[in-house]
Amino acid sequence: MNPSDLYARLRETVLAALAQIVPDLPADVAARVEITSTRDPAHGDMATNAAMVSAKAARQPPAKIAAALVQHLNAAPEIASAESAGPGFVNLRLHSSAFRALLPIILASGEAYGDATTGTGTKVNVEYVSANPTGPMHIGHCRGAVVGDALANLLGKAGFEVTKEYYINDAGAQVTALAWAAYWRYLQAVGSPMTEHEFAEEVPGGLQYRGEYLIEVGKTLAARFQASLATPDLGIASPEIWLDTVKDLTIEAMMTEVREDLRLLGVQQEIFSSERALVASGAADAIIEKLHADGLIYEGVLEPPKGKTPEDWEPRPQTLFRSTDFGDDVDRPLRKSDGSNTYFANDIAYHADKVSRGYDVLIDVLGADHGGYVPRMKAAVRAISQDAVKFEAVLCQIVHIMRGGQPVRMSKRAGTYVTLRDLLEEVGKDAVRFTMLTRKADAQMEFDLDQVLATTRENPVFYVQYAHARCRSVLRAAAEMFPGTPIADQDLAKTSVDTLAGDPELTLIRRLALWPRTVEAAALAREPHRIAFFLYDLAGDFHMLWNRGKDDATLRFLQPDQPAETLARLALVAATAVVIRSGLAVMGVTPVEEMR
RNA sequence: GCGCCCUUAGCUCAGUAGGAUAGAGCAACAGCCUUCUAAGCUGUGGGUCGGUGGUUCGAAUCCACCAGGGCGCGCCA
Repeated sequence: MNPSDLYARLRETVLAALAQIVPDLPADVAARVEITSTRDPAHGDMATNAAMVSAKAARQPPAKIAAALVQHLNAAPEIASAESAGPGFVNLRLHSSAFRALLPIILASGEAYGDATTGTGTKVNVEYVSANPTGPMHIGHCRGAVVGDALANLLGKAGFEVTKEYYINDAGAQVTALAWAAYWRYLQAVGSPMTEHEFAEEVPGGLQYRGEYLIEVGKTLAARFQASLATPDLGIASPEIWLDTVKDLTIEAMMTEVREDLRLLGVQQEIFSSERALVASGAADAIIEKLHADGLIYEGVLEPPKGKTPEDWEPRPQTLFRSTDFGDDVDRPLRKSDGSNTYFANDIAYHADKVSRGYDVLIDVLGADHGGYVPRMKAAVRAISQDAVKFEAVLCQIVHIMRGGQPVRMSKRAGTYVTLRDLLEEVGKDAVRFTMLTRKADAQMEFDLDQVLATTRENPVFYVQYAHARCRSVLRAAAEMFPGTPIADQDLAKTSVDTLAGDPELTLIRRLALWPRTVEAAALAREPHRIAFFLYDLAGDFHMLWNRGKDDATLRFLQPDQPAETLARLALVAATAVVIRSGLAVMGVTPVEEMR
């Protein structure tokens, strides 16, 4: 139980009372007892379903249990009144002092307010981005990066021991194609007479990456190796001579770019794991060996997929993993026909590595197009960990960039696609991060460049930042109005807040009281977007309170001739700012001190 | 054909581990600036929660089926 969570405290009170009424209450029933905030103020501040959920186990009608609960709860110190209502709800009205008492707690805790113990003792690995190092990060990678980063922060706030990880997909055909593309830029740099068309004719699978971002890599290669990677007449040399060298350098150059993109986005992952290194270490073969020993591998022939059989389909014996034993639809191949490992085989080895590092939960943040991949990975993690480790996937749907109501077309081939760098330069890190979190991850989203920069309520980034800036502005003005009076958060934590009794004030405080359970619920649901919506609502409550000062000057926060009243109001303002900062920290957004 | 995700106000979306009369923003309409920043605030109208059944004291939420949209389905990663 989190002592700074008012709702959690009341739940304990209700459970204690319920235990007196129903002595042998089963634990699973007790677990279903909830305290919710009420939608209708006529129902009080909070309501509990305790009587309804325990009725069956207690063999008593809900109304009877509710009546008994009311008696017990009316004796609780924080509760002003309890009454039964509707089908068996018990509505609770708290003394407003119970809410006010949160302000000193918030101010003393600072941004740690809302920290939960839900995840204490659970080690979680969150893997995200994991883009192929084949070019600059684009908008498609960005959502996963932000969602993953915010989710990791959120889990950390909820008490989980979190590791942020990036899996570099630097093995396989894609990076070989990349190396060929970089080699082309190298040949250009050393003055090869070949045309792009002539070169492309010689590339197995064709020249796939034509973006200009490889020109620099080509120049670097030329500077370091002169013409030694080409034939004497500056044509294509045998791949044995150059492929590994070019691949190494190109991947390194791409990863440097990716890391810089991530840095600009405010993403800092602790671990970068390389697929190439994994393959080189023989880990994939080792894990296949182990699964074989466990009887989970066999040679078999898969049925062709129904409905859409590929042209060149032919039955072929393959090395298959019994993923169907662990809930997958079909068994999955681990080796290609040429004997090399599939991506899946390498990925099993990678996740086995994560399992061996002692995590209890592995979360992969993936693009929605990887949805079909999830069941087999889930199966694999169950198999290699003997069900001890849980694998979860958070799928991010596609993002459409909009400008002036029109979609911004992206063409990788033409090199006109929107890079993350472009986006960051145009709207800034904080707006990108916040906006990416204003939708559920698994819902498609439109990223409207005009709206993200708008300074209106329509733009949640602005609206929340504005609320924080207003809080800070009030505190700055207060420092001038009352020179010599200490008004740091720690000072305001000691001030009396008894005078805060108006409806808008209490509405705001109630919202602040919801922060801990918002964190907890969002973390358990793996939904960082809930933080953004909470902050938007909180900002709305604050702006409303602020505007009351327009109609009635006595309701303004700063009252020059009433220092005690002012200090109480400053405590509320400061606590609001604390919670906004606490939420923005989860989102990885920097709070602003003033709007300009 | 199969699997996963989605469908809530005219538009874009929330809906807190099944709770009471389903909420915001935009758009529409009506108000509020000698101010701690009006970059904002207040109010009004607008809904058979895709459809039909089921479970339950109680369903937008859970289950089944159906319709519509998206993604995926051996040697791509």
